[in-house]
Amino acid sequence: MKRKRSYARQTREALSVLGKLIRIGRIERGMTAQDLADRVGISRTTLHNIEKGAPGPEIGTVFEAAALAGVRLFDQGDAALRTENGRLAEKLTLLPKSVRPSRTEVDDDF
Amino acid sequence: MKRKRSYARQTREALSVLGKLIRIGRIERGMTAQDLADRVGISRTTLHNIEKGAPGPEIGTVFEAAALAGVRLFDQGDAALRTENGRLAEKLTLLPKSVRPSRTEVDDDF
DNA sequence: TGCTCATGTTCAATTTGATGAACGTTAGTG
DNA sequence: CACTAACGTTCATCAAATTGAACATGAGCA
Repeated sequence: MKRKRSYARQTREALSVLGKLIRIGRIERGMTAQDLADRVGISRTTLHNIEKGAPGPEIGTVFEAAALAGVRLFDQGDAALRTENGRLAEKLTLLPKSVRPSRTEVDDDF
Repeated sequence: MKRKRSYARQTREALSVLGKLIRIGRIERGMTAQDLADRVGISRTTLHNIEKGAPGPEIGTVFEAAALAGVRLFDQGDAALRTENGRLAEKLTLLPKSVRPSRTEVDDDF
């Protein structure tokens, strides 16, 4: 049974922001909801949920909608994203591949 | 029938970047995959897909994983996100609520 | 080096989101 | 103002993601 999820405020806010950015981008580009939905390859219903900031839709479709609406994810375009991707890949090789829980716990203050 | 989707490069790159950011954040905080998965409320399998940059997972769980891994979505924390949310809400009220396709099409040369 | 546990990966069963139609409402345009 | 199309919303059905277990591999640590 899949439990009902709870989300941190940051998560809810981020979802809401992204949804609004997509809607704004879509409107500024003069696209109807049906237009964008067709291009993304989803239904108008799902796009509506995305713009509403719902947590359920697949991240792939949301990011695709953002891309087609002109929203720059991570404030970066294609090229910068690829560069960033490379940097992160490098950084990952410098980190331990496996996390061995030491005595110092996760220190989850807050 | 749900057709197999295709994603723009920007989308794929963004997914990959976000996945790596989450993994890096998790490792730097000394959390095992199981740790983070438990906190997010998902299975280790799904977290693995998220860190791999798969397009399928729900955006809500991905963002939640990011939040719990210390990744700042949109380069902003809670407060800034709320502010941004407000700004966007305002901006939306200034835009047309309904997009009326004018004769100048979206000009999506295909 | 050897041991232990985190990780990578696959799989069937189940839960969930996506779909598309339908309907009422709203807003842009003539 | 009137008209038309975009928008908001609901719902049953179906396809897809999630789950949790299981196993192999590999990395970290004594």
